[in-house]
Amino acid sequence: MDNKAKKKSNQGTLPSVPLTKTAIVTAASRLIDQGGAKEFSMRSLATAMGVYPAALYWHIGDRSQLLAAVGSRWMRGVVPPAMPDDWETWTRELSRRYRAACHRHPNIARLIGSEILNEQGGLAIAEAIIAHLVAAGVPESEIVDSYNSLTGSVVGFVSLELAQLAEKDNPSWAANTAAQLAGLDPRRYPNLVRYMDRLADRAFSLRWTTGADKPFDESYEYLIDRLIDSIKSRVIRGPQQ
Amino acid sequence: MDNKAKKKSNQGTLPSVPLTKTAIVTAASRLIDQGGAKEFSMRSLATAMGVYPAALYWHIGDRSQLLAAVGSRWMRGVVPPAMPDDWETWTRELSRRYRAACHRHPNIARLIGSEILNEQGGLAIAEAIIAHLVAAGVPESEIVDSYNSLTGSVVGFVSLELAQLAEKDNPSWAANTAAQLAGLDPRRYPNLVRYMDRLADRAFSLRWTTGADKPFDESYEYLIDRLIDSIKSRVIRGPQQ
DNA sequence: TGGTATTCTTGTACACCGTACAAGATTACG
DNA sequence: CGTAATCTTGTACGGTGTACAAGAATACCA
Repeated sequence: MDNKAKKKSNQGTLPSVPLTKTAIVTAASRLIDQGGAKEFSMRSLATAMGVYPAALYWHIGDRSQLLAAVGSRWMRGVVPPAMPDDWETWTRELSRRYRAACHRHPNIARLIGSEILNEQGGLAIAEAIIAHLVAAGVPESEIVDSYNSLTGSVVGFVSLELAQLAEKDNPSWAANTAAQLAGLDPRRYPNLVRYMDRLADRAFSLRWTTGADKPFDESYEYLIDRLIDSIKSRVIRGPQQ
Repeated sequence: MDNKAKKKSNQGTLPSVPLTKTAIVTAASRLIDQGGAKEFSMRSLATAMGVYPAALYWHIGDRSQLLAAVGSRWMRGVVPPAMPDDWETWTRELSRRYRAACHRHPNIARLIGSEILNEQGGLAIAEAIIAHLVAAGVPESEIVDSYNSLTGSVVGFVSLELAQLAEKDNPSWAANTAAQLAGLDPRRYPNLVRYMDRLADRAFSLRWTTGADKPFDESYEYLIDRLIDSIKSRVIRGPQQ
């Protein structure tokens, strides 16, 4: 009714945006970027593009297919390093690039691991990771496990880092959490109390800010270091059991 | 209308289930266990309990609070080992228990890291983890990073392992994915092709079955081993830079 | 014991959502 | 120029979360 007027004024002319599949994905990405995947809806996207919702369905199918397309486009932004470096620096660089892409678009990255997964671009990256593992000397029997460990912990860590904290909309929740952590009983939580200045809002389960606002840079580097360190030394020393 | 008859037959008697907060959480947990958090709705829960939806709101508040309560109850099922073992075996055992709890209720565990987080029970576990890290000799400056690395990669790995694959309802999707992986071009994906018998349906981005049905047992153990190995050797040798 | 206050439930309503579908408008093409 | 393919419009259906007034059941106190 109210927006029919706007539509009618466009009657006979091209829609405000040509409405191709890529245009829809672009608009959807921007909407998700701004408001998160929760606020995002087919209808809000349609009105944002000045179009009826059913028009979108003709181009991209249903909502899940649209989200898959958004995730796929985002995933293409993660390009594995091309330089023929050694395994260690290559892996480190890929991990950094993946996390950087996630932090560039946290609301889109949040879809990974929950709604979308297994995207097309994943194949090329998987090939590259395994190629480097093999080249590094990881034995055949450990390729699957080392690949899963690396990808699983890296992707999982970043997902968790960027996860939406409960009741983020409630502004008093942050203050309450902070106050609760500041007033912990030293009898029950001696170590938490002791290291609270280091831990508060800087550790999982002990924070009230999302990783998008307070990134876990050092912890991420530490994790990558540990994994690379252990896999490397295992290659040198051998499985030793 | 149709179910009003059922209600009216209960008129003057106690409702079929006493409808307390814990009863609601129990029923909700069972519903999510069976059908996943996506199918779950306030209304389906209400009809399952033979009650009007608004009755639930009076007891537990809105949907997100209910999910938080479900997650909180589930989290209480993760009990850290009480035995005074050394850091290594204690950490290994806690990791196993956490993952076992997730596999016991995959649909509930899927909420962790996305919707709910930061639950009450997390404090006691965090205290225990840090206590053991300190006791193991991890230097003060690395406590936060090692804690975040351990918890982040463990929780993240399991989340990813149990993540809902795209289009799980579409039965032909699994066959398509399998066929696509079986027919990869050896020029573009030499290593994937070479190790495909090990990788297919057993590695992230290369599978068509959820971890709930095909668990990543060995890879998880491998990941824990690598983290413990590297942190341990770092404690022994010192930070060495 | 009777009445008032609290506790809980009902019934209804609102605004939103995803999406199916027929009917039109527009465009491309022979 | 007319037919066919391409796209868009309207509209409708069933579902969702949740607010809210009205009512029923219960507890408690005179």
